[in-house]
Amino acid sequence: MSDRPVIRPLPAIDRARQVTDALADYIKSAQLKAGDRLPAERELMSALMVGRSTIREAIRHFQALGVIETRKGSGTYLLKPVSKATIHMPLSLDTGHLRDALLQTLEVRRGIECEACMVAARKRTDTDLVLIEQNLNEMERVHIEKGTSGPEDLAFHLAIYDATHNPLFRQLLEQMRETFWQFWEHPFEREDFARRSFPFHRTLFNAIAAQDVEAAREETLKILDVVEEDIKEMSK
Amino acid sequence: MSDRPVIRPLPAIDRARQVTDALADYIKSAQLKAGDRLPAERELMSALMVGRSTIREAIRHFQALGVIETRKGSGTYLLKPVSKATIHMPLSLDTGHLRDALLQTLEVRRGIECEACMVAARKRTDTDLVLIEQNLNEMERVHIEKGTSGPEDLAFHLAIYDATHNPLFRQLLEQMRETFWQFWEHPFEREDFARRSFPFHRTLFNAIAAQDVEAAREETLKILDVVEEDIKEMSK
DNA sequence: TCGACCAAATTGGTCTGACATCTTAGCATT
DNA sequence: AATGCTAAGATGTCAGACCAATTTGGTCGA
Repeated sequence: MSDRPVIRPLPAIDRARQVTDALADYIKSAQLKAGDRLPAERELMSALMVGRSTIREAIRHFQALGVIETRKGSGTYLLKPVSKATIHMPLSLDTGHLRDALLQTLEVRRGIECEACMVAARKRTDTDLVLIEQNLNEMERVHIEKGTSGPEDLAFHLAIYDATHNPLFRQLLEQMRETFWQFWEHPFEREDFARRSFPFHRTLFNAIAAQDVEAAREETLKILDVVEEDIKEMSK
Repeated sequence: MSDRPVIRPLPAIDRARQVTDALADYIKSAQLKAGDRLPAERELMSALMVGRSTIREAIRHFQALGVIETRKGSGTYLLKPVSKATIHMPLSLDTGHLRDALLQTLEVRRGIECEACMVAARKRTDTDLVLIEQNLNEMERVHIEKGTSGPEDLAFHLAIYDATHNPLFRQLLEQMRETFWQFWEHPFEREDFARRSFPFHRTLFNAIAAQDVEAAREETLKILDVVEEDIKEMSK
């Protein structure tokens, strides 16, 4: 009588995982690092005792997950280390306009980045603090020298995320950046943005150094407010 | 002189996208909704004028992204609507122990859920409020009746996320739940959890109703603290 | 008439083989 | 020594065949 049975008999996690798991095992057992080249498809074929099409589909799986990159005529390369214990969390954001997507993403970033800085302020070790300060100094140096400091700004923030000792923060924020860099030149590259957000980076560092959780949150919000201004101005 | 050129010649978004884009176009143009069945591989083959292996690899792509499900002998089915404008953001969390993964995920959820409730408190319309209250009443009713209220609790939170008018919040949190439900029975199902987190849901609703942003944040934190207790107790 | 059972058609899963296209490295020529 | 070319090797694609699971339709029997 039910025209669309919601309850599936749940074969659930099925055979498709077998080959991808086998490939993940192979990558793990071979101790492959990011940037390394995987064996050729015909080698994996005989190594895993399966046909080439099966190998290719497993490769496509990890390619869709952003773990692997294939270059025609050259080979397939590992972008991020992976093991069978890796948990994949694919997200799909369907939006008509890029401006909306950027603003929506920024709202989420407010939550994640503030929490990351708060956790970093709470959990940071002295070693973390040294790394963060090094990146901050380098960023300020390049900023005075060249006017912009895109890569150095990114490195500073990544150092903070690493201080949370929670890899998920870095994963999430790095992925959000990479995803949207395909469509939009990030304001970090612009001189105007660097100038306006400049002072807040030092105050953010001071808050993390003093382990002042609330201050870390407020300084992060100030930086993101500058980003929001840029998005609204740029895409109108 | 550089032994590992960081700068890639950037074929970047290459040919692999062509077929997947074509498949996304096909899905969009055919007005397929979630749950619908896609044409058979052999039909898509002739429809898109490509070989079957190419079709299969495109299907594997969307399958890895959690958009499509294939059932042997039956067909391939759409799980989530997709268009060419869909932006995919795959995440990989590599962790040795499930307990660590859950706690790390919880830290991120603190950031996202708090922000979602804050945004909801700010942006909610009266229509949103009615929907949230309906779900809250239903949840309390079932709780009194059965002792637990797993699905109703989820529906309540989803209604809040929808009140943000930002689909990314719901996407992110739904995906985090789905991902980890494969490995762990969520405490929402447990009577103990429902009892302890019970009062905070009503206060959270009141905060959103009053558009009190700070209160919404604090009540959300209280709920998540209960979750944290459960994770720490459950996995020791 | 209704239910159970069976067989054929349909569909995804896999393997094999072949060819095209691109990359890379080594060789030969200048 | 620098340059250009060729061949080997890699991925990308197509075609055809067969297997395994599901679905569907019809037949048979109670």
